[in-house]
Amino acid sequence: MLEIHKIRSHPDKVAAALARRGDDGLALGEVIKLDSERLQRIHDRDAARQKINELSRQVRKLRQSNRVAEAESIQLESRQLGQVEQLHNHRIAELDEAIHDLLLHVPNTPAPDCPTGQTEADNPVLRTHRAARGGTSRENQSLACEEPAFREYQRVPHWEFAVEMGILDLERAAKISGAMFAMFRGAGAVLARALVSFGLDRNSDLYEEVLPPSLVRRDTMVRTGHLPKFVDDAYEIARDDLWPIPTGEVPLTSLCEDEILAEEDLPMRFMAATPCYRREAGSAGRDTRGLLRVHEFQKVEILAYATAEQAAPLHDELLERAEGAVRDLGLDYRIIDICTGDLGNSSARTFDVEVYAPGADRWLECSSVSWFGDYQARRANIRYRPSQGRGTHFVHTLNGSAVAVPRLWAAIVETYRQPGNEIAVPEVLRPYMGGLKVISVNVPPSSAT
RNA sequence: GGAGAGGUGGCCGAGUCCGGUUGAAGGCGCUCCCCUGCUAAGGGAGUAAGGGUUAACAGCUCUUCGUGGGUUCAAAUCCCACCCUCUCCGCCA
Repeated sequence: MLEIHKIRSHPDKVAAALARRGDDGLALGEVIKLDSERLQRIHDRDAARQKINELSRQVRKLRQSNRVAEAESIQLESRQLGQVEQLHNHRIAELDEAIHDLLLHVPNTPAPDCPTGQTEADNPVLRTHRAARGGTSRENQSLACEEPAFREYQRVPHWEFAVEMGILDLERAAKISGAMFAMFRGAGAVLARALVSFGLDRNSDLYEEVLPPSLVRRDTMVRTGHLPKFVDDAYEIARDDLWPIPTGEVPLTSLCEDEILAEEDLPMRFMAATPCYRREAGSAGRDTRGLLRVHEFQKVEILAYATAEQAAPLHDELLERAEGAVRDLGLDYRIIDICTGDLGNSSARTFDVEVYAPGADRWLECSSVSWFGDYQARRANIRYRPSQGRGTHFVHTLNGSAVAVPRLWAAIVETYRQPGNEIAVPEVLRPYMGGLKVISVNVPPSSAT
């Protein structure tokens, strides 16, 4: 949420920044209006309270010296002031709620260097990386999807051959849970697990591994900005008012909720492998084939709390972590600079990593590396005490996916497909798969005889 | 799920029965100063956050003792609801 002081003192600047992402500024105008009444009310309420406190002290003295009649007349006066205070308080509570509601829906201001644009189509491609396959790896070449960089046998979508091989079981997943759920089997399941371990181990040098709860309170979802605006995208366990997390970002961002950290401890880096649950309500019928879009998946999230000064280099670091994982897996990918119009609600700047799946012939978003400024920290109330000077500041938060299982899984099996329904295992994953070099047709282990 | 005990500042811990100079004793920690050959010890001062006003992190003022309501002239203290922690019982991977 945006800072009310900033809105108060520079309404035009804030409005201009929001306009870059296509925000109409109506909510902002309303906030400014309500805020000025709120300030006036607070002033009047405090004055009433001050008088009450004063009168109470008089009452005490009078009663101690047994001047009951005088005390009672002052009590009467104070009681009336109490009613005035009440009225102000009720109105202030209303205003607070209204302003809060509005602010929850006002998106973050984009970073100054975030490219201006309206839709996805306006996102500049920062760079494209093509993995070395028998040759040298190439950067920044125009990579048309139909360019014959891939063999014919790599041009088969995973939902065809992986299902045939028995390592991906979409039909039974649908039987159990419905459309857009996936089930991995045999070496396919091991590959999914290997990706998670690979993602964690790759970042364990700097990032503390966390295994958080994946059901959280409503309040936690609000504080990370996933509610109330995206209520339709979240699953809800109504009976207990618990919400399955759509991303590990939710528990990790709330990890230090309501805490005041020491500047010396920043930046703090965390990572977590969690299940992610998404209703994908707005996406019915889109990208529904195979693993392109599923309701539940595993993801390794990396996240950092930082000071404002540390945020920019950390953003680069997180991007390099996300990018490095895909590069190490030997996949083709590109980095997208998300323009103002396509930016997530809470984000000030986002880079997407998109991996190329040759069989599906699609670029698949596998990581969004975002810098949120103090927008999230303001909601979650995460501050730090500067080592010099008094007071506290809100931290900056940054996060991204280190490894998102299904889409990387899809890109891997398509990219590494060999003639004759076999899949080579990427070098970096072999240690996590018992040294397995090639995945063949899944033959379930028979019961021991 | 049942029964009970608790939640006070950076930490520990008084105060709660019997409401009022208690934003909160005392201690620890931390910061600064003094003293002291070094060390140890000692002496003094300071040490919450947020809101409003303001040029001001000067002053004034309001709020905050788990959270939210209520009673009262006045609430850490009385009443109600909720959250969390701990102990015992039950259940359970």
